[in-house]
Amino acid sequence: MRTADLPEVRQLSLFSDMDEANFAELMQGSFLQRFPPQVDLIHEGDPADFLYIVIEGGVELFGTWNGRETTLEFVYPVATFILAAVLRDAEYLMSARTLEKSRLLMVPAELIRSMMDRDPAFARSIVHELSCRYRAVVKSLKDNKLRSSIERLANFLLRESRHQDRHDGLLLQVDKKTLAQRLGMTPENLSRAFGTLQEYGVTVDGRDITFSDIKALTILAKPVAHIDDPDC
Amino acid sequence: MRTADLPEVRQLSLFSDMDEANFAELMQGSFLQRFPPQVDLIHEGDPADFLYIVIEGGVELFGTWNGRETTLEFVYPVATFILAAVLRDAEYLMSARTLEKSRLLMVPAELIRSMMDRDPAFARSIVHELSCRYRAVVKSLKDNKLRSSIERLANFLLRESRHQDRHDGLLLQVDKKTLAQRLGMTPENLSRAFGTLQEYGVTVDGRDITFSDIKALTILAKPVAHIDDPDC
DNA sequence: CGTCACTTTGATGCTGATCAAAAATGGTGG
DNA sequence: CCACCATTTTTGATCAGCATCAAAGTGACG
Repeated sequence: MRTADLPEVRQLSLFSDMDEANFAELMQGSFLQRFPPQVDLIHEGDPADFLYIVIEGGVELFGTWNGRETTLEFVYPVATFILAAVLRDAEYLMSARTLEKSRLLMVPAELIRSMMDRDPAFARSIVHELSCRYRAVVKSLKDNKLRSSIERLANFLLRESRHQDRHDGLLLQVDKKTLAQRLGMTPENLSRAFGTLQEYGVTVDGRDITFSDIKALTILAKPVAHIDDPDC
Repeated sequence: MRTADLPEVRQLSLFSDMDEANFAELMQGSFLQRFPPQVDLIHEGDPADFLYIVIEGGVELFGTWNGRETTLEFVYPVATFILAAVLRDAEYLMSARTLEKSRLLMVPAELIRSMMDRDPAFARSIVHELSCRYRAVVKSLKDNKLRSSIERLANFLLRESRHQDRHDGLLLQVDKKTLAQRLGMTPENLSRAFGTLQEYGVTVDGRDITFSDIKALTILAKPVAHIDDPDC
């Protein structure tokens, strides 16, 4: 990969603590690559050849079964995906495709594993990242099992609004079809759910969502730290 | 904890590779404790004081929101739970209670974290265990989002049957009420689902389930490695 | 043998899926 | 810039899955 990109990557919390020489060796074998939107990156069942890190853009992780497909997670900068498969040298459990034009750092799995044994600071960072990913999936499972689709949507809007440093709305990062899949509902139902949220002061204009009564929306959504907090 | 229990614990894959002296130090601060059934062990939101390891018995992990409760996972020997919270020094995301009479090893969280920094082999084992837990939750999420309740039940029966080294049925480890919660359905619905499975050769006698046509059941369940395989 | 919790069965209603089609949107080439 | 096309989104009608409510049946245990 290009030397010009190195300082940027070095600052990622995953790499910032490790030994300089080890970092150089890790990057020697890695690729920082650009992808167009909607490119299939990996497929469930593939052997875990690379650890992926989203530097720019966005990635959708999804799973399939019996002809059905569901979105498991959106990954935005800066975060890893399929770390667990890499660490276990196992097959991917999820498939991944780019949501938009993206820059991804690809680190060979074998290199990650050997470096973990040699660089304790790197091992610590990996553990930190992996536990973060773990807790994100647990939150997602709770969101799905404990909430109705409207409640999931309302909480998603509040989370995303906060993530965008706003209190009065948000701009959807994905199309409504994909959002529906992420929220575990059909596009038709998502559309109707947005309709219902009008009663709670939510107006929709394409991808632009505005809240006029965040209090009412919050009362409906009932966000809690153990499902909705962005930090791990 | 008692010295008599040490050899047994030492053989757990989590501890088998670590340095002898370090293991002794870890155990010095730990407790191997017996609990009756239905004891609340931890509650979501509590600070992560201990890592728990199920040595004997069984534990239910569950989450709550807005007055609702759902079972996230059953944990049987030998496995850890709430490892991620311990590693991040964070609050538990899940609550836990014993399902039956159980023996649990409780290791102080701070001790786990400091030992990870000192013993590389132990750090490796922790990473191995954590990625295993991670993949289990991902599988659970896929199970929930991609399958109907009958499909989840059918697959649960097949998995559990295999786990019990049988091909013709199984003995439920929990009551049907708890199983229903684990499968994301109501007890009423679980009862009716068992009724439907009669058409696929499943007979139910209390906790004793028998398959007379495992082929038909498998065609209905369509188990796949990336959701149903027990290994990580 | 009575009590209590679990389980089953039945009736009914809500949530969300499916099917169908119209409307809106966005990208493309003339 | 506009017309055209493909895709996304919305709307409407209907249906299936699952929850809820109610009540009866079953079994474990003091």
